[in-house]
Amino acid sequence: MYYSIKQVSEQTDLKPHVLRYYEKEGLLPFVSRSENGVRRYSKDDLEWLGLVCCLKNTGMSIKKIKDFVDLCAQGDKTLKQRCDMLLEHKRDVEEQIREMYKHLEKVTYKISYFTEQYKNFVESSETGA
Amino acid sequence: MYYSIKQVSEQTDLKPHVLRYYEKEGLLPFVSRSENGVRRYSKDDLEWLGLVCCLKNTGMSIKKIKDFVDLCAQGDKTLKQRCDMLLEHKRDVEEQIREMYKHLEKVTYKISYFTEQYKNFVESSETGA
DNA sequence: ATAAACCTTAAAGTTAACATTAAGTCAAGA
DNA sequence: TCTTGACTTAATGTTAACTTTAAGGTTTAT
Repeated sequence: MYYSIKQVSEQTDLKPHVLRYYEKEGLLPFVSRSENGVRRYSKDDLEWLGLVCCLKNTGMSIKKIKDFVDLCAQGDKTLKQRCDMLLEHKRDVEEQIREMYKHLEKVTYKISYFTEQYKNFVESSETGA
Repeated sequence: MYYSIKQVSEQTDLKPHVLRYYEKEGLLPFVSRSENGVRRYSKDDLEWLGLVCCLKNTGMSIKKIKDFVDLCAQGDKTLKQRCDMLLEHKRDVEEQIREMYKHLEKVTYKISYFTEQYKNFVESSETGA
């Protein structure tokens, strides 16, 4: 069973031209075509696309995803390298989350500061009125 | 006491040309100049820059930060609006973090999958040798 | 006093990740 | 049959957030 580019588009929230773009950039090297040159996506292609999206959603660049894909194409001898790459990426993401929390604290602090100011403003306009 | 653009650059990890860029985009409307037109940053300017960086670090766009700055320039009557804006931004950031966690889980899952594959590969090359 | 190190503006260049447009092929329904 | 809609490629456009370059003025150390 195959899926058209439109069907895949609907399942993944990636528009057709984005799917073509990813393919052109080497992120989806195995998508087959009908006799008329129309793309048809297999279950395996969707699985693969899932991995690509997973990496992209966590902020990996397209270039780096391409590097990963190229490693896959080289077969089992790159399995360790791929594991290492994913583990490093995971550490990156965890670090991103920690940074986010740190920055979020500052936002929270700023909010309390502005809220205080607003409270004073409302009070003063009440007594002034 | 004033700081030169270089000094501010060193304190904030923003390069001089970025500080000029931010000013040009309206993010730093109050920086004064010496008689020769050289920028000099006051404590207040640094405080202000701190807020700008805080918003930028949590992913607010320069355009949106500019909107916030413009509200500030309109005085106390926009205080509530500014509080609301920051609160909404905070919710955005929290949502970002939640999404990150969700995506991180998938990465973790993929890692276990690849690690398993690698384990099998090592085993099979051991028995094969 | 002259060279190095700083500052200024304006304008053009860069990068990633798409998005849009143009020009065309192909299949299904009224 | 004809038109509508989905597909194709290739090329060009867009956006954000810088980054670099060019061309020049000023300050400071030797």
